Amino acid sequence: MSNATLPTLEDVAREAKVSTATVSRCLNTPERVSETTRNKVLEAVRALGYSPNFGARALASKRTHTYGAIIPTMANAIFARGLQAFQEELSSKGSTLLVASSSYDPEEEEKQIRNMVARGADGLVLIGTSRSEEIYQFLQQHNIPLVLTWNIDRSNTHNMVGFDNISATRKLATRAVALGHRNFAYMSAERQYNDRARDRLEGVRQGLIGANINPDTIALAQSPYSIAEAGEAFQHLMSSEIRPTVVMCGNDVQAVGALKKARELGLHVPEDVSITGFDDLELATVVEPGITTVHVPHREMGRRAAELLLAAVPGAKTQKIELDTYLVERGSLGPAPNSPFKNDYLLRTR
Amino acid sequence: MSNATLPTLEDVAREAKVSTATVSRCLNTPERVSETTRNKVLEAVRALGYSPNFGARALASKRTHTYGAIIPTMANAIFARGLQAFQEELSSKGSTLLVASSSYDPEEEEKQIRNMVARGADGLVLIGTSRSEEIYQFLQQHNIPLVLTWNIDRSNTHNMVGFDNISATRKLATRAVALGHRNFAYMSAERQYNDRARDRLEGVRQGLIGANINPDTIALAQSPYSIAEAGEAFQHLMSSEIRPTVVMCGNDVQAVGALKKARELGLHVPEDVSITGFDDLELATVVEPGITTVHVPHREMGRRAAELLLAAVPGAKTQKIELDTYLVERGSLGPAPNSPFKNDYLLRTR
DNA sequence: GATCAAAATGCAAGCGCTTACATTTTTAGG
DNA sequence: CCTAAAAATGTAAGCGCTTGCATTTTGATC
Repeated sequence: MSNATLPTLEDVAREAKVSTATVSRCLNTPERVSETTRNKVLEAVRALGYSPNFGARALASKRTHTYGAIIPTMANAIFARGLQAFQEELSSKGSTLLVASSSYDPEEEEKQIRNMVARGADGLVLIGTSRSEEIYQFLQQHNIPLVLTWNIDRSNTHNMVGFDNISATRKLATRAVALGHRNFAYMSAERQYNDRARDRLEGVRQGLIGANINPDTIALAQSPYSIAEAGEAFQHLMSSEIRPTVVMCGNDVQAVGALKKARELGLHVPEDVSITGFDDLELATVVEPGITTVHVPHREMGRRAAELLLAAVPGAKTQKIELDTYLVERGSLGPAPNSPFKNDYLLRTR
Repeated sequence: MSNATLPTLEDVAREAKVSTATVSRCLNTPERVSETTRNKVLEAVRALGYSPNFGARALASKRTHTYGAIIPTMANAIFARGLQAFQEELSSKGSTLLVASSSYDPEEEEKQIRNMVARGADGLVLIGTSRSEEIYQFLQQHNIPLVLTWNIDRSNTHNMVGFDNISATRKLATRAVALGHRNFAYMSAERQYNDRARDRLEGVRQGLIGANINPDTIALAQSPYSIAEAGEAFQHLMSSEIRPTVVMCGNDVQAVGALKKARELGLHVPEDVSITGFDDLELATVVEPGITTVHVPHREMGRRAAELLLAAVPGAKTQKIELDTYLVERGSLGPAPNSPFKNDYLLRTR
């Protein structure tokens, strides 16, 4: 087996009979090189199959044209669409994306952040806003542009492109109240380090408060974002002392898990119990009934995040871009059992 | 805004009053440094918040402890589970993962491969086996260990951990034949560059041949792996001259898309038409009826791929690990309409 | 204490690239 | 043609790290 090492800039320079500086310029600022030499060099590049060494390049130039995204999980599609859009936008500008996942663990996330920085990421996209002040300082000290996504928080000065999680679920809860629901349950991922899940709960509470319902009556559960585990959490909630008539989920994956479990328990949705989701994943559209949920502008969020990051000059003022969400009513949220709204509802929906 | 640059090895050396070589050894081969100096150095590392520069390290050592995975898409969960397992295995051995996606485009994949190599990946995991000989040579020339996954192909000498796609769908088709189906349709992603999709079709054909059915009667369609587009392909197939009684899909995502469209068209599954999938994603379990599919050992494949890669010494003999798949019967595959098997089937499944 | 191998440390040469600065070549005007 | 400015190219000094080799320190043995 040969031990060929990759051809270097120097090899190309020799082949093209120019200096390494010229080759470098050819690749980075082609307009500063005469056309004839440029052709010679590009020819040599092709002949040798040369491709620049990233490490060396980063070392010398302090730029990598690489951006990092650290997402809580790759295990389901929650972040996939936004990430895809983010990546597309980066590629179109000649930059590349590094992805890592933190498993919803703040310590792991911090490790990944440092790792990305050591790798020379020119900027970072993170999900949510709540993390240690220390890590924000670390990033700022090293002049790493940052964009936080999936939420909006005006109490600080970071770049942000997200939406108001609170008002989103407030609308949803208000709608549920209008349909006669009084006994609420809310389930989401662990909320301790997850500002989105926390805000969504807050939104539900506000919705109830607005209707003069005591928000402390909401039955609560936490479960990982998996269909099976969400099912168990649902079952647990349904055995609350006062059985909820609507189970609001922090995410469509959980909502689908709940729906599946409901079916297994012989409960009809929404006749016996309503279920709501969040995100508007494709997943929410394939189950029967479809999940009533909050539409999140995944792709726009990803795209705008990339724009912000690519335009970021260290030290410039930051931006907060708030995107809109809206309710998507499918079948999983219906009138509360035994509610006077029931007939009315059935009439209106067909 | 400060312009602090990251502390360097030299800073640490100065702080700890030792040479840079000692600091480096402290980090890489701690057992070759006396305990006292080691403590001094680690203290300095902590004090300065030092973390080594990846590029420089790679440049000097020619190793990055980084492995690349290039998957066709991140847009759905197909590869997520395997990737997760792959990543876990790598992390546990102190290595990290770089992910890129190719959008099922061979040229894009090739670009990503070269990119990973330039980034100094110590090894690569790729999906499927069919790509240009040129790129395989490139990888071999540069001594980049390689593991191919999701298929098995004994006609070459690459590392592989996958399964037999042909026999998997052959079983499935045979089962469908046993249920009385004679009019088959098969849909998958574009097959030109996708050996898995191609092999799965071949499996279906073999299944029919085994039952003396002309495989050329299979109605064919290609569509991206998205629910909406799969729905359209399904509709197209259902309007074939001879209407299929079973639509076999190259993937669960497509199967779910087909199922959804069937519902919209007022077709009952499996009474009016049967549908099968492939992969056994969670998605396949949440729809009604559940998708009858082929279980793929995602996690084991990811884990074994990592093992192979970590153990790979350039030039050593390669391995082919064949994993098993099995049928998972849910409700979407039933007896063919008007088939004498129908009652029998209903009895058996109660 | 002297001796010597083993252990610990330091020195310094790169790794492959970019880029300020110096030098050469080209171009345009007179 | 000559000249000066502009354009193109070359020279060489790093970027932050690892590592072979040289040197010093340690510690066991006599």
